Amino acid sequence: MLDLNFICDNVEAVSANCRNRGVSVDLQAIAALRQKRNELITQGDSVRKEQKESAALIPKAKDPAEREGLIARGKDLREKVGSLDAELEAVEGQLREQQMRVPNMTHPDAPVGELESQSVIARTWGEIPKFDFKPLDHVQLAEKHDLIDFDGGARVAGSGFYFLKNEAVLLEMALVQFAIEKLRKEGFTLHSTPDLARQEVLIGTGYNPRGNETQIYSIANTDLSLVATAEITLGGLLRDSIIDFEKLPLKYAGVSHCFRTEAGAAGKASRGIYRVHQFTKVEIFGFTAPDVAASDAFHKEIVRIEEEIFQGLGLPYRVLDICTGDLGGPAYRKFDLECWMPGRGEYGEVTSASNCTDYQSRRLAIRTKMPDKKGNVFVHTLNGTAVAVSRALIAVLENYQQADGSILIPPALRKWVGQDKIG
RNA sequence: GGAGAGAUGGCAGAGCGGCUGAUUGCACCGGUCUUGAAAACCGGAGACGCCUCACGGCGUUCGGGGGUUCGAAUCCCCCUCUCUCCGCCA
Repeated sequence: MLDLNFICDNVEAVSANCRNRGVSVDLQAIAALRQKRNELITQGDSVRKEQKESAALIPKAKDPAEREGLIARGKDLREKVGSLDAELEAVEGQLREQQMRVPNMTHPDAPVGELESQSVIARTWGEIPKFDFKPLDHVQLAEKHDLIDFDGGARVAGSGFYFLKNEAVLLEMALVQFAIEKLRKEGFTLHSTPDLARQEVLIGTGYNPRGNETQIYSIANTDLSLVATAEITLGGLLRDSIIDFEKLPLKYAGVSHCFRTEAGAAGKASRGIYRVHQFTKVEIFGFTAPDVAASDAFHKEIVRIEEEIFQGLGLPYRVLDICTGDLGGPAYRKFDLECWMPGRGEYGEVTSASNCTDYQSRRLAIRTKMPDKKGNVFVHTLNGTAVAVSRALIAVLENYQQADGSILIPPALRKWVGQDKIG
C-alpha cells in the first residue's frame, strides 16, 4: 500500500506509474474520498472536544438543574459523535479499498512494457545441454525411474497433487539442504515456518484470501489460510513491531510448504510438476533500512545468491529484469531466474526476487527509528526464492539425463542423496 | 480439553470511573561538570491522525471488537494472545 498523502501529492507520477503497469485506478475518487475523510475527522474532533469539555463541567456543577442540562447535552453530543464516526468509517472503508489497488512505484531502471515478453534478459549463464538423443521431459523420466506418483496424488488430494518417490524424495531434501546451507553461510537466520497464516497477515503481505481470483486455500470456519509462500509468514513475523535501526538489514530465510489453488490456470503449462497445488520452498526474506540504496543493494545480493545456487547445481539459466506490466502490486522491481528445461525446450521460471520497498511494511506496520529522522519509518522488505523444489527438480531431472536413460545427480547434491546417479 | 492469572509508551512496571496521556525505573536526546569519557546532577522526549505557510492547536491511542455512562486504562460482554496448574498426546 502506498501512503495516502504521497498518492494525492504525486497524482501525475502515480497515474503514469499505474499506466505503465497496466492497472487502472481512480485517483480522482481517492482524492475526493480523502477530502471527505479529512472533513469528517475535523468535524468529529471538534464535537469530541466539546463533549469532553462539557463532561468535565459536570463534577463541578453544584446546581442540579445545571447538572441535568449538561447531562442532556452530553447525551446529545454522544449521538452526534456516533453518527459522524459511522460516516467516517464508511468513507475510510471505501478509501482503503481504492488505495489498496494502487500498485507500488517502480524502479527507474525497470523496463517499461505491458507484456511478459517485454521483460529484459539481463544475462544468461551456463551451457544449454546438447543431447545426441531425444531428451525426455521430467514426466517421462519420473515414470521411467518411479520418481513421482501423479495418480496417487490425484486419488488422495485431487489433480495437482503428487507423491514424490525414491530418489525424488532424496533430491527434495538435498535441494532444501543445499539452499539452507548456502543461506546460513551467507548470514541468514534460518526459519522453518508455519504453513498457515491469519487473514490479516495474508492481506498485509499483499495476498487476498477471498474473492474469486484468489490463489489461496482457506480453512473452513477459521480465519486461517494455507500459505502460498513463506514470504507471507516471514513478512508477518515482525508485523506491528519496531526494529532497532542498528539491527538492519535483517536477513531471514524460511522453509515451508506452499499451497496454491492455481485457479484459472488450467491448460497453462500444466504438465507434470511445473504448476502444482503444493510444493516445498526455501525462501529468502529481508528487512532493510528505509532507503532505496539499501534495499537495492540487498536486492542485488538476493539475485546473486540465487544465481550462485543455480550455478552450484550446474543448471543453465537466464536472469530477467521484469517489465512494469508483469510486476505485481507490491514489487518496486523484480528479477526472475529462468532455468533451461529441455522437456519444454525453453526456459522456465525457477525463482523470483522482489524489492517491495515500504509497500508491504506500511500495511504490516513494520517500522524502525532512524537516527536522523523523527518518528517511525517503514522499513523496506524484499523476498526471493532460494529453491522452489518442484521447479528445481524439473530442471535437475531434465538437464542431467543421459543417453543410457540414467540421470546424474548434480555433484553438489551427492553428499545428501548418497548416490551419483539414478538408474 | 478443564481451572486460574494476566495483556499499559522502545523495554520493565504502577494505576483500577472525572484531578492520569498515564507514577516510576532502564534505555534514548540535550545541558552542567571533566583534558576526554564514565559517574553525578539538571532538562527534554510516546505513537498516529486532522487543522495551520508557520508558531501552534485539537483529536485518537492503556491487546482487538462491542456495551454501560454526561464521562472508561479503570465497570460489563465477546475475541486473540501469554503465563501457571490438571488432563491428553507426536
